[in-house]
Amino acid sequence: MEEKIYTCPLELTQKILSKKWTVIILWLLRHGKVRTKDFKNQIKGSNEKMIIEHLNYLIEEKLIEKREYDVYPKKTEYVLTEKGKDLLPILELMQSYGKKYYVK
Amino acid sequence: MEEKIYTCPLELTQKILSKKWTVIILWLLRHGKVRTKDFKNQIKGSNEKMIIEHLNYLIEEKLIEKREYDVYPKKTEYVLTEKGKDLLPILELMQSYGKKYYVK
DNA sequence: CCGTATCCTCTGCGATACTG
DNA sequence: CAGTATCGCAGAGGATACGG
Repeated sequence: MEEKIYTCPLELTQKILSKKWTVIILWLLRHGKVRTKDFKNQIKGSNEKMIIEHLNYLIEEKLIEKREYDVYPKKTEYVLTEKGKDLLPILELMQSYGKKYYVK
Repeated sequence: MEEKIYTCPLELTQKILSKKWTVIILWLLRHGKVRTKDFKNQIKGSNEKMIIEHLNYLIEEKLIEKREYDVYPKKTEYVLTEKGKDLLPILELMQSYGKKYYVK
């Protein structure tokens, strides 16, 4: 709908990474599927609403996919798509950088 | 001052990249010093205030440094610090990713 | 267990105008 | 040319409560 002027492709990747909880969600998914409650337990300082909101955003962007199982209680899992997996090398560098400069 | 709970070092790097114009500013600095007006000319969709604001933020975070020359008209240049240069590999991957998925 | 609906706060962003 | 000062707004982020 709305056309954005951008200087270079960098900005498009930046937009994904700019949302506060997307990075950590993708990171937790690097080894395979994760359940909703596990995100809740493992992500400090967030809350359920924010996590679900970001999960939906990531689905829209086709970075992750949802798997629902019709059991009781309800069970839902998320996995990375190829597009999502392609982000992992970036996240790994971000992790190293964070360790290098911000962890004593 | 304010202690933040975080899940992993990733989040600290994420915080830098989350600001809208930092990434493109650092990117323009990858080949050496850049003058204020050149940022203005080369960054589409932004404005002077935002750029200066982000430049100051990057100085606080010690990712760039300022060089002022006392001439008329005034001349100012910015350069990457080591900490800033260490971010370049990440930006390169972000650039490739952006090209791969968002440029036809 | 999973997700939605409100409501409210705060700040990032942008436009504009002005100073050295 | 470089930088500051105002003002305003939209939307991200967060707390809480409810529904399937």
